[in-house]
Amino acid sequence: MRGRNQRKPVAPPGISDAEWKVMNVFWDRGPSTLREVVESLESGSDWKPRTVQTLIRRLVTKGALSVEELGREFRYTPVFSQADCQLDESRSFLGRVFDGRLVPFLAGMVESEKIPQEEIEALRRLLDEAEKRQSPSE
Amino acid sequence: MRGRNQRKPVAPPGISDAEWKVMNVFWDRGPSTLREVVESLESGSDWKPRTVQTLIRRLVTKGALSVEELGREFRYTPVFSQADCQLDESRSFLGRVFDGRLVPFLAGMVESEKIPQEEIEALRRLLDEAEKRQSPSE
DNA sequence: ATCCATAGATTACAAACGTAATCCATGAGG
DNA sequence: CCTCATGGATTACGTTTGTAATCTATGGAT
Repeated sequence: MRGRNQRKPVAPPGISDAEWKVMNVFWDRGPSTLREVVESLESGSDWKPRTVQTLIRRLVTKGALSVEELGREFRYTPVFSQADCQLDESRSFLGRVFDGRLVPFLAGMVESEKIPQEEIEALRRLLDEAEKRQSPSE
Repeated sequence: MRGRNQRKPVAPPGISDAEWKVMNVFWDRGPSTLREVVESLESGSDWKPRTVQTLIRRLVTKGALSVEELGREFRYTPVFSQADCQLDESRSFLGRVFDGRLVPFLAGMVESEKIPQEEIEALRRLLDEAEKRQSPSE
């Protein structure tokens, strides 16, 4: 069991709903042991520690977490950045539900959710930046 | 707290990946028979007709499609609007992946995808509208 | 030295999913 | 009338997911 899954696949693996909750803890805390994750999850989920362990193990198998021995426990570390996985999910979501198109997605959101004013402004700033980056002042 | 809530049977049921492809056909075409759906899917999937039939049946069981007899075939009709289901999925996606926050989602998108200029403008217009709708006249 | 809490490994087990095949009835074609 | 393609119903079957329990080894407490 020395250095079992250490090579990094090129793409983030499919991460399920429950697994996302676990990965989010790792991305928040960085490398962590099972116990640390269980504690972090105590507020916000009613999973038994065994359940968390199962999810972690599956994430290791999938190549989403790497393992390193740390005394008698293991310490797990995310293999992919949160941003990479988020992007991956975003693409797959948009593809599945909105035929890959961003505009209808945002249209639905602003139409049905109340977006607070500051958020609207933040979104606008994002668009400004994107525009600048893409047409570099010419 | 009014708003126009429609009394559909319930809320849109969970629709799986494969099922979305089928539902999208119904939303495009309106009420359709199995054969029509199979034909519509011919380009863009390599599913056997049986597979499509299974997916349709599951969607009926889930309450996402209603059935009506039409000669010796059945005609299936979406029970929920595409917009309702899209909204449902959007919320669940944002919750799972972005802690429910829209801004980081869009940040990731504009940072990693090249959004065409017209889309940026369309998105901006959406924000303008949202703003107007939410502060009718301050 | 003994016993327990706990970690990891193994096993469980049903529901949902992807992807059909088989069985049965029937309308269309010969 | 007999045959066949096709629709619906039933059945299939491996995989993934959610949610753990049991088994085994061991470091810490007594």
